[in-house]
Amino acid sequence: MKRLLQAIKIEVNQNTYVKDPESSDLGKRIVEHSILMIHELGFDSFTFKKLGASIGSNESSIYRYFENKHKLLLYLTSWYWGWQEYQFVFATNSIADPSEKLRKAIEVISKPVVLDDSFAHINEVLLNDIIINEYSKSYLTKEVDTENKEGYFEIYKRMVLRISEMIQEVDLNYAYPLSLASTVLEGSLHQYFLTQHFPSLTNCNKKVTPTDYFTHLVFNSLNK
Amino acid sequence: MKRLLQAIKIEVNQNTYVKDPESSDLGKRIVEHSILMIHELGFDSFTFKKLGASIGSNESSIYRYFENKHKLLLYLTSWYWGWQEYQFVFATNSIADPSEKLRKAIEVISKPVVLDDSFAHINEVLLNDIIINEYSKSYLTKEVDTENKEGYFEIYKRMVLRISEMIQEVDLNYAYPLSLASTVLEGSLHQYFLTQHFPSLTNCNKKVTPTDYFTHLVFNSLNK
DNA sequence: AGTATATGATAGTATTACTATTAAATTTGT
DNA sequence: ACAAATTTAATAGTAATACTATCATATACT
Repeated sequence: MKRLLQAIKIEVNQNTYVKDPESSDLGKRIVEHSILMIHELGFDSFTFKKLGASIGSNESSIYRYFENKHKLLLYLTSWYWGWQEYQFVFATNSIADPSEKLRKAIEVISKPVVLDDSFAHINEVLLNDIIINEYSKSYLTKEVDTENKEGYFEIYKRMVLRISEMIQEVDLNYAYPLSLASTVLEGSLHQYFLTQHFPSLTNCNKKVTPTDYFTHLVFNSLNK
Repeated sequence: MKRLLQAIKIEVNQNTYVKDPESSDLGKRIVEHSILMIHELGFDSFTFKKLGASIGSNESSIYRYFENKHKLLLYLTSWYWGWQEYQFVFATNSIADPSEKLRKAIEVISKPVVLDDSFAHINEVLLNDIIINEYSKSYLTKEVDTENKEGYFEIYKRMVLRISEMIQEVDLNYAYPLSLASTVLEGSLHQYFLTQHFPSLTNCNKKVTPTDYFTHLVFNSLNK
């Protein structure tokens, strides 16, 4: 992916970190290697101790950036959705026709992720895989309501609202724009998960893409 | 809910347990109170030690029934889907018309759960809430492929296949019956989750049900 | 050169997720 | 009714996790 703008920073809720990891070299290495390690070990087996060892740094130094690994996950997922939102807005903004706009939106959401050179320390492909396999764990907790109030899911929610609005632009009488928008966003991750681990439960594969499926699903729900 | 048959046992993959909890009083109390406790504390904060304390039994005794809490979750979720499959088959079996059959299927899957007196030690309403909030954690693990091979997700997969087949009966030319079936089953849990914790991301509420939404979604995707 | 700040090293705590052993209670077979 | 088998309870112990606290050292800034 080509760099579109020189200096962009994805804005993440400041309460996800104690000290902004973008502000130092160590911080960036923490983020970079946490992505590699969570991808490799899975979030459950990932620990700050292991991360410290892998970057030749100390466990206690990592705690100076993130309170705990849950907050780190909130940081990574927020960053991901912020990055996605940027692509999303950039790709759809200039399209006038509501149907074409929505079609493009579904494509951007559901297509495979490619590397973005603009953020050298973040491997977006691996991060996307983490989102597919771990995102639910960031909100399937007893603290979800508190954390929601504290704004940790704002970007994701804004994405759903954006899609929902686009749906309404195509069909103002459609009764379930929010549910459909959340189904596309969540369902897209789920279809990728199924192709990886339960291929017998999906029609998506190398040839049939989630984009095909969701485009058909959405446009057949709407009166154009 | 009325008891339909005198003696039904939901068959769960035997590797989920060390000793069949249905075979003893202690076993049943373990299952009964694990549902209450997981519902109350969430799966992450739930431990065998706490469970032991709450049923006045010993931690080590619980380990004689379940290897660990992950296996217990696999047991509970398998039981739930087995129970759901039973309702599902019972409700749809006698319907001849493919569209009506599918309509009924979607209804059974997506409607709120009510208590079933047939299984005194299991609170299906709370268990359903556990499924909504914790089911993903049973498969979002690094061991998912091994455990899938070992058959821990068989009943769930069979459910998806059943729905997929019903979709095909209505429209043989529809290209994504498996994806649509998995979307309905997974998406239904997700819509309930959203109504609980992110009501701004769904149109489902007291008056508009997930059944309404998914019925519309499915039948607009198909050519009848 | 002196001071602030970031990082590293070490140690320590409470909890978790078990395993092992032994004792007590209960059930079962005759 | 009694012995044997099985189940459950009680206790102790281990390695790992998720931290917190303290102090030393390195670097950067004025």
